[in-house]
Amino acid sequence: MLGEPEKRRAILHAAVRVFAEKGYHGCRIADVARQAGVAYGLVYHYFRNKEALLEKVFEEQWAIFLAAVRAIREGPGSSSERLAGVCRFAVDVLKTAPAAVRVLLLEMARTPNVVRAGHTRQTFEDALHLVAEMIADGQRAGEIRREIDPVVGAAGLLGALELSLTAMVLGTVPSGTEAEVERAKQQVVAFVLQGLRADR
Amino acid sequence: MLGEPEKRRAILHAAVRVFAEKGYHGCRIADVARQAGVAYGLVYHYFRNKEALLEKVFEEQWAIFLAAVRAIREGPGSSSERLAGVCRFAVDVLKTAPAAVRVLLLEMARTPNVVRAGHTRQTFEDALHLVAEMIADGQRAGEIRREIDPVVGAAGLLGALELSLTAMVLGTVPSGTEAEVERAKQQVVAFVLQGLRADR
Amino acid sequence: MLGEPEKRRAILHAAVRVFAEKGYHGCRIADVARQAGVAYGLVYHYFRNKEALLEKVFEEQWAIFLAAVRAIREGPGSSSERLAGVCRFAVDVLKTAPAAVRVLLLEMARTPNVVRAGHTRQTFEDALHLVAEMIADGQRAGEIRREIDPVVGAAGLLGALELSLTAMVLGTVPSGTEAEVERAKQQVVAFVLQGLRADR
Amino acid sequence: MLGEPEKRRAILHAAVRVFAEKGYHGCRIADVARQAGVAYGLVYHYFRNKEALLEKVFEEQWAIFLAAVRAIREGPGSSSERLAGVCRFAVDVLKTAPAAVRVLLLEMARTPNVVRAGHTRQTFEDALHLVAEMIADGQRAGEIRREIDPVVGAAGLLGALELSLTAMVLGTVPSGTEAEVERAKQQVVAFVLQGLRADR
DNA sequence: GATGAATGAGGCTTCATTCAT
DNA sequence: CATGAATGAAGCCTCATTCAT
Repeated sequence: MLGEPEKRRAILHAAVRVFAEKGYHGCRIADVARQAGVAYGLVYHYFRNKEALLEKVFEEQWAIFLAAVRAIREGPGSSSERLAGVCRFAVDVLKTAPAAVRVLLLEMARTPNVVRAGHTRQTFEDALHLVAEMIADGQRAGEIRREIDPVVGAAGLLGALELSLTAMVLGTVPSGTEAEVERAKQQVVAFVLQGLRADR
Repeated sequence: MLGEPEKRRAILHAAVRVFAEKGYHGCRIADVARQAGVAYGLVYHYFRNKEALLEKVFEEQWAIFLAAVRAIREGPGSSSERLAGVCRFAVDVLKTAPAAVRVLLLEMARTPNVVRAGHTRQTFEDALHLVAEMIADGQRAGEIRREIDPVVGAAGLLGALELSLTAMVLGTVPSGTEAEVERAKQQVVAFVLQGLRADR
Repeated sequence: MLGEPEKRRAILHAAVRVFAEKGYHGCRIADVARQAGVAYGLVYHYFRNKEALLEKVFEEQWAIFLAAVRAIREGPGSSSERLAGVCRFAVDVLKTAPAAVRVLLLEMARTPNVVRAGHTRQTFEDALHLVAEMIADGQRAGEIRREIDPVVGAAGLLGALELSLTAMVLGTVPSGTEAEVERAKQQVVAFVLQGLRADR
Repeated sequence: MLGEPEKRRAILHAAVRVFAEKGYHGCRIADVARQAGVAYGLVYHYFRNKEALLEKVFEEQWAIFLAAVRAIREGPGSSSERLAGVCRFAVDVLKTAPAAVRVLLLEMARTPNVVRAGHTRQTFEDALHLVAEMIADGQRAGEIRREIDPVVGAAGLLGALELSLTAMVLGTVPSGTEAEVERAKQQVVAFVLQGLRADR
């Protein structure tokens, strides 16, 4: 990645913004090129086609997310604190780079089947298993209930996170102020860690 | 809907299958018509355009899902049993009518702002608020923790459900046999109701 | 072919003219559509793509030529008279339908490799073997020298014919007047036949 | 041409191979450059554009062919022996440098009027007239039948030669072994000469 | 001389939509 | 109601050519 052409990077940045804005199918390569400030043809100099560009965008954004999750996993705190950290981080990213999150959330499931079977799907499963590992860590430490299958737990955590973020993106759950964001984080963490039921 | 032309119905059925298979953007009106066994001019006889067809598909599928959820809400059992019932029902539908679930999951609220501010989004929010009501019911009954915002809780529940179903569709979580499906249901219910944390 | 849509035919006719005028690579589908007086998209309603259209043009033109050659073969006269008839016919066609001949001569060899290996090549070999059969007929009748391999003889005949026609198309060999055409026919026949004829 | 840059030569060599392989329109400048092992900007350093490159390729290949034909014309033997020599030489070249022959055969004079009224066509007519001269020589010497128009005769000879070579390239006429090649030569010569020869 | 990034017009192809029958 | 031929705008992609280094 060192010495990566600056314009290639500009195209990827632009693609994130444009995909987020209009969706994969709603935008044209011309939009990406214009947004990036480069000539139309240059997009095809760096990427095989529109699909490959989307693929690359996914790859990079997920890589960033996964790297952060891995860092949290290696970091300090109990297992449940670390899992909470993942949720908090995700919400923070939503406020920092909403476009990136939108692409990840909105376009992930919408790419053609072929792609889904390819790299993107692999990346998705990587994320799932990484979180599953964190859950298994917690089970070994006795912090996480042993009856939960780590993979189902990971799907539950990420799914709850995703739809909560979507609700925030759509405005159904308020997230305008600092305080609202903080409250949303706590809610999600509470849901994931403790569930809905009151009694126990 | 009484006396609804048989071919109109055939087109809607076909649309569910085709959208599920290839996605909204990945299929052509011709695909729907072929699958339905009608001429494709006929699609335009019954539906204003492609978008309207998708809307109608959503509307019908959601109506079915919402009706079931409402029935569960009105039915017997404690609040947490009823919320569990929603989860169980969703997993059952996945096995009965996977195509319908795929369409709902993949094409749902996940379309960029501009395009679909319309009916679909409204329908999505209906579902969210219906579940939120169930949670509020539980809070009033003292069964559900009061700190949880019902809307965030609903988003968490549906999100966890959705990604778990997706994992089942993709095969990451096994759901081939009757027993596997039953186990998956229990896992999801446990996650949603009790969360991940062991100690309390 | 009965009940063949009139516009499909118009497109094929137009394609012959346009390919002849500008060559396969030099013309656009838009040119064909305009020449045919139909909408752009209709070309794609009837033909898979540009290549398939060319393929079809070849097929039809060759079919006409081959049918005529077969008729000549079945008709009266000695073998050498029939072979002469093929040459005369070809020159006549050049004057009647120069566009068709131009396409056959100029584009035959210029299509992408893939096609060449396909139907077009088959058609070419059909023509070669049909003429070879006529030569073999003549050998059995003692009219054509037995040392000549029929296939090489056919290649020689058709090649001589083709380049002579090309020379006429290009104007290097005059073919403006009735008399010039007649003289050219005699020349070609003389060249071809006296090379094949056994007696001397 | 002395001191001609080595890379310029590499580009020309590569162009012959690539044009032969995929045809003029079927290849990109990048293909030529890659085949030549140079950067593709360099092609534009040495040649004005793609068309000019093709022209140059023709010019060189024809120059070689024409030089050989001229040498044969100046050489020993009767007129018919010399014409036979031209045929034999052409077949030999096919085996030695099939790519060059393919380019000459496939891309030669066969381009629509407008595009290439230029050098290439002139070169083609040069060849035609050169062979026509050899025929006229033979007529003056009484070896070749006087009724044949030398230009038509030349077109016949070259056409017969071309299509026979094409048939060999395609494998319709066998030319794998030394003996098959020799037999093919004899056949072509017999076809061509006995059509031209006065005596019988 | 040599490189390859950058440009952008051109053209094929798709497909939602309309319309005559 | 039903059909499918007809339309044409939209957009992806290619690739010859230029240009800064």
